This record gives sequence, structure tokens and C-alpha cells, in this order.
Amino acid sequence: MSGLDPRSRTTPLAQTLVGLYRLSQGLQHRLRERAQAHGLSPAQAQALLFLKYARPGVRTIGGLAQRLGCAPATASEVADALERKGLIRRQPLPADQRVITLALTPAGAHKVNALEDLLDDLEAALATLPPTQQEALLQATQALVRVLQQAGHVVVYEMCWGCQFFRPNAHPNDPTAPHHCAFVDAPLPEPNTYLECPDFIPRSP
Amino acid sequence: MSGLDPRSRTTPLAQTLVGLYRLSQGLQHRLRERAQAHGLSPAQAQALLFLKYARPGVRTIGGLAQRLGCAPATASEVADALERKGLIRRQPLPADQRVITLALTPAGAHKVNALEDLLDDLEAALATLPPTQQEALLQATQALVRVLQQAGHVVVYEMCWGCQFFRPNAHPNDPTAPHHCAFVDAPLPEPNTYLECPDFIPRSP
DNA sequence: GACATTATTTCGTACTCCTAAATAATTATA
DNA sequence: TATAATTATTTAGGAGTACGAAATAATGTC
Repeated sequence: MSGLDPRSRTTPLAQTLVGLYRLSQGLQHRLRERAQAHGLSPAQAQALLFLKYARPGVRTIGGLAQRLGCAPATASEVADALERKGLIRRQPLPADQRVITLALTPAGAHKVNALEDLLDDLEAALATLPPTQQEALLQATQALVRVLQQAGHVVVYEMCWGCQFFRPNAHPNDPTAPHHCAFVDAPLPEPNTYLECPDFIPRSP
Repeated sequence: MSGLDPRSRTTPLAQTLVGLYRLSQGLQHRLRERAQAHGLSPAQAQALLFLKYARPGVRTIGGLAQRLGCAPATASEVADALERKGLIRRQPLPADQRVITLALTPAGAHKVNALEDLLDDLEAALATLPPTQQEALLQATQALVRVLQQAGHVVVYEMCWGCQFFRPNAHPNDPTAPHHCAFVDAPLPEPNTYLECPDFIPRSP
């Protein structure tokens, strides 16, 4: 009955399962290869991208652990490595001295810019699929990610636009923070709305 | 332009890319969790499944390295760990003493039987998708795997039925090996046709 | 002020992963 | 048939990944 038995690989479900497994393996392989070309490990590359794109409040050891799907101890070690390489800085949060915020150094910002095309060739491969398959693949992956998210296997970070807690132009008289987040009940500066947030919940269609 | 920038995540292609990335992360996370429940690392669990289902000729250090997508040195270390745990045996191949064949011990065979349902809950999640999405997802993943395969990011192991080199009943008078493989040009015993082979190439539709 | 909670770090252990070099067996070449 | 190239694996060394448990320090609660 197991989808990993080749004999059961006649059912579409089992074939898809094995396909996704191979896809995952290939993606990780590609990730390692590309990161290595920049002198980084896969986790280090992901951490740099996280620090570029996550909203300020989650750029901490704990936030990084959530994003990498690892224990805080591991995230602390990843931060150690990046700090040794001079790509990030640790800084206690003034408001709560237990929290360590992580910030890219100029060298780190430069490195992550060179790193952004990490999966471009996979995106190019996606583009070769017929449009109907692209659309179906999008629906299916999003449905699966929701399942994995509910099972706690992955934390989804997304930006505000499209989030059900986002109130665009709730403060029209405040040019520095015209929008509003109903989740944390706080005004949002414009640039922050383009950053990733783990509290994101999509608006229902 | 990068699909990893949240601002570009408005295009279906970029959304799919990020979805696949999360899917991959979730799958690896689940794999680690389930393997750990059996006292194994992810690589060790994959190695045991490989030794159960791969055809005899590839059950070697090199074959394992191909399957795991790692260097032979790493595969040798994985074999070390499994040997220490008494789950596999190393044995030089009589015909070529350089080659080390790997075989499950009774304990290893027992362990891998308990391990086969490793991704069953992901398969269950797949089953919740509407049938049209299931079909499209199958097509799309297979197309993507082909791309990754050609780029060398993954080696596809499949069993004979469906392979273009498979000649069923080519030796009707030989009850021990009625089939034939045109790739290695050798007769195939019936049980072997249900095992996975890295030389698999699908028949054209 | 005592106590629980939280975020992070440190420690110890096991595993992953690579490259480069060493070893041994086989195959090719001269 | 010696010698050389090739192949499969192992060993060694180094960086990284990952965890649980214990330690530390800051914050919140009663």
C-alpha cells in the first residue's frame, strides 16, 4: 500500500508522491550547488534572504528558526557562521534585551543581492509547462502547502497585500504609515507592506 | 525579477516557485521527523528503502550515492552508520572486488518494513485534491522531474514495466528469466522487473 | 520579592557533506 | 606482459546541520 513501493507506483497518487519527492531532492540539490558558488551553505543562503525580506519584527534568532524549520539552537549556530563571515550583525533589542535582532551588514546586503536568482532556472523550467498545467500546479501546490502549514511542517511568510489583516490607507493623514495591520493592530509604513510576515493569512476568495 | 522577492510574488510563476520551495521544505521536515521516530536520520531511512527496492546491480556504495544525490564518500559514511546499527551488511562483489555490495540484515529488513509508510500522510493530502488537480499535478511534476533529471539534479529509479528497454516475455522458454532488458542486453528474472533501476527511460506515448 | 516564562546560548553527540588523498582492483595500452 | 590509466571505495580533515538538555539572563506575574 505504500507509495514508496515501486509496485504501487501504478496509481497516479503514488506517482505524484514520488515525483514530489524527487522534485524536493532536486530543489535541495540545486540550492546547495548555487549557495556553494557563493561560499555559503544552504541554510546560510536562506538566512540571508530571510533577513532581506522578512519584516523587522521577526528578524531574530527565533524568527530565523521558524523560517528554517529548525530549533533555535540551530538558528543560533547559523547566525554564528554568518557573523564570522561578516555578513550579519547581532544586536539586542532595546525594548526587550532577551531578543537578539539580526541585520545584514553592507557585505551581507551585497551578497544577498547576488543570491536572489538562486532558483531562477527552476522558475524557467516552470515557464516551459503549458499554461493550463502552470495554473493547475499553482492551485495544487498552494493546497498542499496549506496542509503542511496546518500540520506545522512549514511556516508561510507573505507580504501584507493579500492578507486578511491588511487595511490599506487606514491612516490617510499619516504619510509615514498610511496602512494598518489588524493582526498586531498597528500602523504600517509603506515599505513594510512589501516585507514578509509569518502572521499572513490569505483573504478568502 | 527574482521569484524570491516578495514583490514579484504576484506572478503565478513566482508563486508556484515559492510554493514548491515550501513543499520541499515541508517534505524534508516530515521525512526527518518520521525517520527520527525510528531512530534513523533522513539519509539512513532513504538508504534502507533504496536497498529494499533497487535492483541488485545498483545496491552498492556508488548506487547509494547516486540515489541520495551525494558524493561516494558520504554514501560510505551513511553505510557506516547503518552497519554500526546492524541494519545492513557490506560484502565485496566476487566478480569485481572493488565493488562493495550492500544488503539488508534481517533487522534491517524488519526496520524498513516499518518505514514504508514514511510519506503516507502526504499521499493522503494529495488525495484530498480534486481529481482534475491531481491529474494536472502529476503531469506537471513529471515534466519538472525530467528537467531536473536532465540537469543532473536527480537520478530517477523506476521498475522495468514502462521502460523502453523492457522486452516482456522475450525468453518464453526460460521460466527463471522470461523477460529481457535491452539496455544491458540481459535476461531478467521476474522478481527483478519489480525493482528500481536508474537506467529507466520511459516509453514514448 | 519569589516564581514562572521567554529568548538565546552553550554543550555534547550524531550526522551530513564536501574535497583531496590513499588504497586496491580492474582494464587498457604499449 | 609490464606499465599506465581508470574505477570503486575508504580515510582524513573541515565546515555545517540538527537536536535535546542545561545554563543564562531578562521579563512578566502574583
